[in-house]
Amino acid sequence: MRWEELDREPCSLARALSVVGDRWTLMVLRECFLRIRRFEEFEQRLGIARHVLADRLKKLTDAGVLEKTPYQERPRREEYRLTEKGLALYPVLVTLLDWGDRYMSGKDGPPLLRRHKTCGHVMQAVPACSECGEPVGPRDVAVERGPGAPADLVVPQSPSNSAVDK
Amino acid sequence: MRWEELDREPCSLARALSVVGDRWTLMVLRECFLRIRRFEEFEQRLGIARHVLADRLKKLTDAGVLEKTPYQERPRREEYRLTEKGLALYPVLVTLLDWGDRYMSGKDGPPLLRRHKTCGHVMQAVPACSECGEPVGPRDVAVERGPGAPADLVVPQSPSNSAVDK
DNA sequence: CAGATTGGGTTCCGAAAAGGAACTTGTCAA
DNA sequence: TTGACAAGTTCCTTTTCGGAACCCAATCTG
Repeated sequence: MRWEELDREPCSLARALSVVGDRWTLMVLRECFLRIRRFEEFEQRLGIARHVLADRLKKLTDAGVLEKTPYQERPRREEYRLTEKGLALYPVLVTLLDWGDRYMSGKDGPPLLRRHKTCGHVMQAVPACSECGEPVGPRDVAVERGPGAPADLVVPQSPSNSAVDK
Repeated sequence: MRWEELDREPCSLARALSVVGDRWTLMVLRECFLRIRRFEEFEQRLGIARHVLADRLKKLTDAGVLEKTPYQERPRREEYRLTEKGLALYPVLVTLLDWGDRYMSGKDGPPLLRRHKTCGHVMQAVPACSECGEPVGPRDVAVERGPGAPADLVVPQSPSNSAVDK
């Protein structure tokens, strides 16, 4: 397949990557979670080429991850804000962040720490089961055909039935 | 900054993206979690250009995410396997998958479901605090300077001190 | 009221990356 | 001796990226 056809794959990972799998897109979203909202701010903080930034903001807006709203009239100025769909990417960003902390920090350790306000500890985010709350790993999950499966979809099977799938 | 300089940023997200933020890289890793290991298999399943695949496999191997091990001598053939560092990307893949299930499935619903073997329910992965086990959202976390913070690093501050950071 | 400034882009050019097909290399089997 | 196989590499064309310049409408500033 070609990269632009990724959104037509019967795979939620491929479809997610068709939105956020491009260079710079997740860096733009990092800024959004830091409450950066304006074109000039994105550009200055990221040092990204302006037309690339314009392209990413447009694609994210078209995908419903950001929305463009005016913050003043006369002169009309607009800013980009995370929608609910965009805010729902938080787990993706935070798991990438934790992986980077653990595996990409030099001997000095991670540049920043995250402290859980509720319990007061420095924390990482671990994936837990939405139903029972227990932590889940790659081999704790069985894959089965879902309602949106095309007739010819082969359900991935492995020695123990893997977790990440077509 | 330029894209290739991302690994020198004092930000674990940027550093993580310097490894997995390219087109195709996470699709290659999807296949790895499905126990695909050989060049030809990756190529046939993904339909990716061979030199792009070779480049991604080399970069992932250089980054320590995959390792290349011979599965036969004469003719020498090698396969690619996830290392511990690679397996640790599981939370990233699964959170992307869940997001795709929720926001990128058509009216039919997701192509596949994941059932938690332990509790028996169809599940999503939710980020939980590694220390207390409670679910965590973007505003439940405070950011503070870590051991690897350069002297001039500005710790991101927000109305409520955001969670995703430089 | 002319001219500069600001915010949010678009255009243009050369360089790098991706898509696609063909070619290479080492080994064995027919 | 020819063919097949796995795992690349090369070559050529099309996109995308990086960087700088340009555009434009609506203010500010002198």
